[in-house]
Amino acid sequence: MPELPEVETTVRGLASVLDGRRLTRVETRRADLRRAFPPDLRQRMTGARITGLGRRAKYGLVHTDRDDTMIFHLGMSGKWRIDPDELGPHDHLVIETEEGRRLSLADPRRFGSVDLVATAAVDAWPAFAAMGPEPLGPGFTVAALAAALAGRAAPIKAMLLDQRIVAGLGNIYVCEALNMARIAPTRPAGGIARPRIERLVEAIREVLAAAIEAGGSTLRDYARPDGELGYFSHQFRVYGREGEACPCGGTVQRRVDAGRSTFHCARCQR
DNA sequence: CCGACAACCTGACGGC
DNA sequence: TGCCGTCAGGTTGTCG
Repeated sequence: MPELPEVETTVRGLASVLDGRRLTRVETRRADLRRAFPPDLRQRMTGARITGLGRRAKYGLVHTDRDDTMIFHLGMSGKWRIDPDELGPHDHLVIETEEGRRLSLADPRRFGSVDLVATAAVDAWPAFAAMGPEPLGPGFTVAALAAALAGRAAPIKAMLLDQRIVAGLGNIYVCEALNMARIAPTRPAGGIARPRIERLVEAIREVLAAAIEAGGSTLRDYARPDGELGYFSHQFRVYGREGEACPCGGTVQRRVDAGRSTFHCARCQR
């Protein structure tokens, strides 16, 4: 269930098994996810040594000593499993290290993707080239967000889901951050005053950092053979909590915008 | 350029 | 128990 914190947690879990290791086997068990697997994926990855892992927005990066970078996206239902007991119909990509560790990318809905890019060209990869700053990086400043929102009439929620504005937020953390910043999801983005933008930047950083922290505590769980992750949904302030109490004492409401649920509190979010 | 919406695909869950 | 409708954390393309 992957937004930025889940991908970050996944990458850290993968790194514990993959970093510095050589791949002895790479198997694609179907031809495609959202799009076809790279035709040379097996050939390029088999025998390669993993030189590092990383993350950009909701994408995971696996660098090799052949100057390739495998870029994966988990879509809505993607999940890496470490040393699964057995493979099921949704284990679409399986890789093995020289130590005999086995990693499987399972994705029932197949909204995910796997691509292979020259490491030097990763930043220029189309999906990345158009992307806004990393919300936890130095480029995500009050000034930068204010500039990106200036003149935009669209509701702030839609703007924050736009990866060109800021990269890595999804529906859950946008709802959470807007609640923390006490900003109504429908508020036109271009009209938000500076102090509110300051609150918003702070809230985005805070909620993501807290979620990564929480995800980090599940790394051991992640490495369990069954690969199940806990998502700490009990920490959500508003997401999935329609009718429950907002921290401010108001009641969490649900509305639908552009076909997606928005959870918010009309009392404190203005 | 902007914004709304459908499409992609499967599984989980609630209601009857 | 079983069937059906609804919904789900994302991205992309189309249409007005």
